[in-house]
Amino acid sequence: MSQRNTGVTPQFIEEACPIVEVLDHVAGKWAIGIIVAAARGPVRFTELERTVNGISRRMLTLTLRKLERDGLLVRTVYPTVPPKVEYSLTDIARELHESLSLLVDWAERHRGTISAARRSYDTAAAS
Amino acid sequence: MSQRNTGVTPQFIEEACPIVEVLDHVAGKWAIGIIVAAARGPVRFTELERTVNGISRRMLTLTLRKLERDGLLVRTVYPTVPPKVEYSLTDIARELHESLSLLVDWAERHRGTISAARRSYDTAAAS
DNA sequence: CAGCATCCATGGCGATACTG
DNA sequence: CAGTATCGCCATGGATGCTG
Repeated sequence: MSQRNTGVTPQFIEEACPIVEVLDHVAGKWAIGIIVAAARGPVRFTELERTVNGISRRMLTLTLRKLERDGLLVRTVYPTVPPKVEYSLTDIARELHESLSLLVDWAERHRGTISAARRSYDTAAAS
Repeated sequence: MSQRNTGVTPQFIEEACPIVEVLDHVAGKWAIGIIVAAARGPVRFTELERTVNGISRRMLTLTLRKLERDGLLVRTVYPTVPPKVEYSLTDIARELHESLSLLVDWAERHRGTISAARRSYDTAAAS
């Protein structure tokens, strides 16, 4: 992401390559999990913490903010005691979710094949 | 990826969450670029180096190896001088490419909306 | 409950020089 | 041409303790 010593700025790359740009926002390892989790309705913070496997509180917060900033998530605060916050997908995020579902389907379909390929690659390398 | 101090091993998370598993392999910032580039036919190393915007030689090599290991890419070496190596997609990678195309389409469609959302979020924060 | 602040380890990744 | 080897920075992300 940082090209300090070249003339190529990160900005230039982002402009030039929408693919990279999107993926840097969506593919942050946790983002998809959150989007999928929020897809079937508003979700609360703690709910996400339990649902998204292995995420830390810090990363959950950071990722939520990023997604909110990108206009993929709406954050609704209920001024109750104790506080209650709900996150829900925006329209464009719901659209994104459909594409992601295909990806997830693909993953599940080929999971076996992939790990088999990996095993065979590794044993071949151990020649 | 490392949960050293908890009882939760990386293995467990990978088992439990195919989504994360796939994305860790596919969403490595460069993988998609490479897959898209290789989608219309066999590509050579240097060709990829030029095509995939901003990638370093090191990361290109590493990502290619990873994709080959996962059975998404086939590496063909022509024993000529100078050497010639071609990378082409496997069937499951071609399938993946279709899903990725949808993602890329989505990205291009909403690029403007997203950066607008980001700007508005940032100005609101500068209150 | 929801989240921010701080500290700290790891490794992702770029730059670069060398090789068959 | 198509890599491999080495070095070093800094971003990612976990752990943890504090707050409205």
